[in-house]
Amino acid sequence: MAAPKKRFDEMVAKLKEHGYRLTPQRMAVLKALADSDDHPTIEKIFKRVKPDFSSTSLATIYKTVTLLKELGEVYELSLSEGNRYDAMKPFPHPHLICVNCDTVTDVDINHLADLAAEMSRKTGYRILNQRVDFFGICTDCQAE
Amino acid sequence: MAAPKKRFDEMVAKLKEHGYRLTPQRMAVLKALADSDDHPTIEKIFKRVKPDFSSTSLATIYKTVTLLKELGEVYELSLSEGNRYDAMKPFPHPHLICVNCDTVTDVDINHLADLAAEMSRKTGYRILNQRVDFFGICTDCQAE
DNA sequence: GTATGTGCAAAGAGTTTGCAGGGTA
DNA sequence: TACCCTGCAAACTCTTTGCACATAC
Repeated sequence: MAAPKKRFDEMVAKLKEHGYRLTPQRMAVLKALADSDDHPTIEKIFKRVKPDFSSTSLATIYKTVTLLKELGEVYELSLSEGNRYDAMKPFPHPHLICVNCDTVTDVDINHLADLAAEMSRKTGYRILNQRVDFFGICTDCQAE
Repeated sequence: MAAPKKRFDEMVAKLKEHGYRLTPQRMAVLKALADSDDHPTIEKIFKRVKPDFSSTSLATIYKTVTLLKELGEVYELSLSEGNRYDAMKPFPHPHLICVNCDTVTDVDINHLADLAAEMSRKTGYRILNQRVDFFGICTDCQAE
């Protein structure tokens, strides 16, 4: 677990810094995001916020997550099965995705920056970001 | 251009082989796909089919593309801006995507299979496929 | 002739937006 | 107090589905 309190405080600071109001609804979303290392869907964030703040609406979750995305505090991983959100590592990074149970795991790839540089050199593109994801069956699902 | 006639014939053969009927609508979609090396959207395929077959509906395009996808003759590249389709290389392969003009280009990466094997070894996942895409600004858009 | 395919329109899923009332700063 | 934020419902986009008619084989 990557210090949830620290991420929460960072995100609160970012909102303050940009003059956004610290409403209880926003705090609840930040808390849910800072506690989630499983790349939750919007629906899942909604369900995690509800116990703390039962009157919250889905629209507010969407608005808050979109805001945090624009501030660079949340990374959106768009999959054909639906979008997933990551507030732990709010920047592009490689994933392993189990096509059976939809678990999303972070992975490290050593020479990813080199790969982007090579693409840029070969094609003339100015590379802004990349997406490297592997789809497969996780060990738990293989055991079933 | 990767021999449009050949791809068209291959796709026709695949439909026949599986007992699907060769309707004029389907032929028009196959032709549009076999002629398109720009990773078209469904809407674009629709527009390319219309001149040949003005009564075609969007629903039929969706149904035909979905069928070809299931038969492994079309690869679906799902982007947050909308899905793109590739009948030239109907399998996962790396892309360069211009975030300004939405152009999608194929690229080669030498050791992609090695990368997947390394992931599998590190994590225990059985890797089925992967997605490696780079987002940036193409040379044309840089010049503007 | 018969089952499959088409085309329309309606239904769905996921997400965004307009607006009136409420709450933060 | 003033403006921003919330929550509801409606709108929107993309895609799928049900059904009656048409048609490939």
